[in-house]
Amino acid sequence: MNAPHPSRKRRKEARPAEFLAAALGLFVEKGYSATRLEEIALRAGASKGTLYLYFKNKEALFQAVIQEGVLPIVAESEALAARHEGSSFALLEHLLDNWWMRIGTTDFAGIPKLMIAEASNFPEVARFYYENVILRTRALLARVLERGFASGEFRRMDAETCIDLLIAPILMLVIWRHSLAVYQSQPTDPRQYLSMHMNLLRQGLLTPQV
Amino acid sequence: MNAPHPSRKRRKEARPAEFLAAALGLFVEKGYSATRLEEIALRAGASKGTLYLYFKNKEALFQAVIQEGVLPIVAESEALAARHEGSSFALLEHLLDNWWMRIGTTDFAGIPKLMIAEASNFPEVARFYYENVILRTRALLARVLERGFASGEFRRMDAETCIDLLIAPILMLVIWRHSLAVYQSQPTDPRQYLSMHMNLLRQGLLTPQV
Amino acid sequence: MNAPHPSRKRRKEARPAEFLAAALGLFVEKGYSATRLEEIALRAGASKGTLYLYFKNKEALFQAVIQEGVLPIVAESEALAARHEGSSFALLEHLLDNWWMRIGTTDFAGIPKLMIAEASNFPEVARFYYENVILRTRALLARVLERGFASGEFRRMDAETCIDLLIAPILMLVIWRHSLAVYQSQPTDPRQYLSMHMNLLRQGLLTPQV
Amino acid sequence: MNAPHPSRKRRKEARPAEFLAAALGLFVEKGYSATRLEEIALRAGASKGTLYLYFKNKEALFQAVIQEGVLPIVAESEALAARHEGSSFALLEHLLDNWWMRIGTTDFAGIPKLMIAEASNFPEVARFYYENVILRTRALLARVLERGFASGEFRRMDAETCIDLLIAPILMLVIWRHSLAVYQSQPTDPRQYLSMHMNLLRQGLLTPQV
DNA sequence: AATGAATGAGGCTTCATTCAT
DNA sequence: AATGAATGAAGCCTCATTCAT
Repeated sequence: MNAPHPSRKRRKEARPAEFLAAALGLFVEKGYSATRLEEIALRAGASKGTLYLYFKNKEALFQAVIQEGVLPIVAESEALAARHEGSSFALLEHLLDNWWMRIGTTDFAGIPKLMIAEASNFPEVARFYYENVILRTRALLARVLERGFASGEFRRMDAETCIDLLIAPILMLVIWRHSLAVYQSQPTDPRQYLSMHMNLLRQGLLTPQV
Repeated sequence: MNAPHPSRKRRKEARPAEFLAAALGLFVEKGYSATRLEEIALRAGASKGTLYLYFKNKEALFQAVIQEGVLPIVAESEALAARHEGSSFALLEHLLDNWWMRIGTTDFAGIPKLMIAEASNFPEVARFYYENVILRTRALLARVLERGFASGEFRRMDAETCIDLLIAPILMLVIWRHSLAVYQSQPTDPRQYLSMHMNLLRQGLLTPQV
Repeated sequence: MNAPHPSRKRRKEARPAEFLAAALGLFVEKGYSATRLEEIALRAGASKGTLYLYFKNKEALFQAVIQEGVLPIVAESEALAARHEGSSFALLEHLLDNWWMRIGTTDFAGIPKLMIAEASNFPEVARFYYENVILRTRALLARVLERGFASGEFRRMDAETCIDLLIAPILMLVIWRHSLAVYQSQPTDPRQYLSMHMNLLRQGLLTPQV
Repeated sequence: MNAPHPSRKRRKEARPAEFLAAALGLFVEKGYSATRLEEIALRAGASKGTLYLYFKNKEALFQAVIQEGVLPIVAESEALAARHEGSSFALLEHLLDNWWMRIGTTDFAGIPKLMIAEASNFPEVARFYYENVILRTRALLARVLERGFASGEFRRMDAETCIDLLIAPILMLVIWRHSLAVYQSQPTDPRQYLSMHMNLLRQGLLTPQV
């Protein structure tokens, strides 16, 4: 717990990130309103006052939590898709694998729950999230689907709805894991869950090969 | 605005429900912490103090919101399943249709979002919800799946995970509609969404008829 | 507890007295501020609203509690003193006996504690009490002492201070019994206490007979 | 009014005592319930919120007022008695003198009234007071009386009742001074009062020297 | 840069008082 | 006359924010 803190220099530069990590964890766990700034500071190993050296106020901290937490998400997937060779469905699987490793198992996986809970209290942030994460992700997936439709790999269907149904179980997984999962006696195995999700999709998406 | 008061007696009986409806709406919209009791009272057409004639405090109100909001949900589905005749898949479709009509389009559809957001702040209520809604719903669905497995209508697969994936898109729909949906320029059509969900499931679930 | 209430007529006339008795008991026990009107009404077997038919507000009720509770006190002692024949000391003993029987063992014995606790919050009532109870009682005792001084029964001393010291242990007894007495393992016997008080006084007051 | 702030550090150390003094004064004057925390803070030269940095809530403040106010009282008398040489009655007089100087003329003299008024609302605190002040004081006085009985200085009588009557006028004095004394046109002289109290006691207590 | 003591606005809650029945 | 549902002022307490050190 009380590791002898690293060199002061590194500490200083790492401060904002420490606050953001602490805030993300607590916002996700208890919600924005119910999280006290003092608790965040404590978890970040600093004092309440210090927080104000880096963030104007609680709302700005929230905004930073979302914006910083969201930065790593989409760009990587886009890059991955750009250099992909192979079937469209394999790309979908690849994207999901990568997302699970890079996001799904980290604290960032709490962001969807947080954003859903607070959207109506922070419309600006919600719009930012919608445009920079949701829309871009959907655009990416739309391109993959179009490619599959064009090549005949996928049977034609409504792309937007298809994207909805591709994403929903994935989001639901991380939301669940940050809320009611604790009450489950036999916790869901995310690997198996995601794998069956892709299998079902495959059945529904791929053009039957007679 | 100021509807002419009904008789005091009749008002008194209706009061708890009025508060519950107002509280449900606001809790779902803004979260528990961010909702002020005065706002709830105002929306219920009463004053702050009146609320305390019916509910011990804010937490008790929250608990009642969940418990009352949850009562109508499961029992009806169970009854519907009990008197169903026909294929297992048709039963799944029937259950979903019914749920959408009776819950999905009402304010109660906000409860999943609310419960997810507040689970860690109200563990008692969360456990109640888990046991009385989630577990019972899953048990119901498990029976339907087992029936399908047994009759050969469904190909065998892991029932629990299958239930996860049956439910996830449905929950995600109502969560979405109570959070980021406002930022969508072209709102999802829930009918089409649910219909495609069932189609995908059908592909994945039904035993192929050669 | 729930005795079948007496005839409606008697009840109606007795109502104010019932409220006064209930209020006296609760004010003495918990203090004026900490006593809720609803509690008083409950103990009086009526409802909150009814109280306002008889008393303008809480303060008026308090005032009435004191004024009514005080009425029976002094006049009787004055009458008793007026018709007394015998030694002055015997009169003091007689007054004390009578007071103990008529006041000391009743709920009215709580009034000194109540008045002491609330004097600064109700200066008007305190002044009334001071003038109508304290001053009149002291005047009565002063006359008795003067008679004893004049006859040579008592050795001369400062009458006012003597009255203070005559009264103090008596007041302290009733105050004690309404506050910390519950914590005593072996409760004081008031008879013995008052008797020793008079004995000590006798030693100090009576002119030594050589 | 606005004294120039002493250094923050020094202020912090003095704060609890400042709040305790302010609270003692107001609790004694108006009673616990009728005293508003803001008033206490104001009198202590701080704001409402600051109070909560030092005391958990109003009840904890009350408890501290009593416990801190009581600390200086008994130990000193016990020490004084331990090193006394001379007659037992002289010790009683010495104890009273000392108590009057050290307690009777300070704000702590309001504690008996406060404790009497609030005993039933704070049974824990009342028990603490009973055991740590009343019982210890009585034990001390019991030892003095026993010594006097043994040496033949005092005529034998019931010690417990004798202690009651030794204490009662002293308590009554401080209670009176914190309640109805303001209405007296000619205020009691406490010196004369206490002196006559001891004189009466002497008459009653000392074995007559033939 | 960092701290944490101090503040006070604002929310929850109580309860004296009112008033329709 | 009696009730008790309803009100809202006022008090306790929390916590985001400030600021002297």
